[in-house]
Amino acid sequence: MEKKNALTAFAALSQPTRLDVFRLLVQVGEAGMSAGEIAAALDVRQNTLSANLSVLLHAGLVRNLREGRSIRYFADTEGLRGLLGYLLRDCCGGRPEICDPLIEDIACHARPTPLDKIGQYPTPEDHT
Amino acid sequence: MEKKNALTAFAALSQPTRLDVFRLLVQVGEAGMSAGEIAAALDVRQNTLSANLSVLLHAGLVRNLREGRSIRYFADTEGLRGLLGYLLRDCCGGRPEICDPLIEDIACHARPTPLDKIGQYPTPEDHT
DNA sequence: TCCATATTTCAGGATTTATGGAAATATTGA
DNA sequence: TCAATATTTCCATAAATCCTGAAATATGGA
Repeated sequence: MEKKNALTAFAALSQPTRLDVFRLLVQVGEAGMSAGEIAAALDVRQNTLSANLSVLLHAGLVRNLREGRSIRYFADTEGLRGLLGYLLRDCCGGRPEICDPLIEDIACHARPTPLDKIGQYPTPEDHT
Repeated sequence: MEKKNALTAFAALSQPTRLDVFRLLVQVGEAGMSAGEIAAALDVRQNTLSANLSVLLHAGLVRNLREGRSIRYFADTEGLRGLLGYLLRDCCGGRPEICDPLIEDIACHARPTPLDKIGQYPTPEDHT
């Protein structure tokens, strides 16, 4: 069942608009963006974006939260972690010196306020 | 130009056989495997595997090396690093405390991966 | 209730992709 | 050179996916 999820997630990321959307949501972090804001930022029609957001939702890569008339979307870091964990499980024949530099490279090095209180990441609800 | 590479890579990973192949090559690490060994291990026909290996090659996810009559394939860690770097660039609104645990989780430690930490890829609900 | 806003769902035709069989290429050894 | 092994390429068909336009649903306010 886990493999199917990973395939769904990679398929979701293999489409230009969805890759843009996901990276945008990764960049804005816990702030998230409403569907309309995303559509405006990426210049995509709303129905097309809606279909693509639905794919990302179903893939476990984003979450959403209704806010009045708008629906706010967030990157789902747990889903991403699961995906990368699946991809790299038991990697490198047990020799971490191969994947360690890989980890090093993708780490988020920008550390403006390392010791500050962590803002609470919203727990989204489901709006189908 | 990099976006196109990322799309190609994610598309490559969104096919069952190719995902299996790549994870297998990630697991065997620098040892690599010949095309025939991979075909036998995953029970795939050689021409189908060949086409899929070609897709992975073109996506920058695997490398190959001829060894006499065989061709040995390896996961391309640099390609993978570039892909993940692209996906997570400028992540988390500059607050690394969100992506740090993600990095932590996928790190390949010298000890065997704890089984209770993996295999927890969330099952997404259907929003259709 | 009626209207405006925000977003999703539906139905279609065009493009892409996967797979299997058969043939072709590359390497090794007799 | 000929045969055997290892892998790739070609071709045709079947299946999956994408986008667009139109209609539908959900929420908030007058």
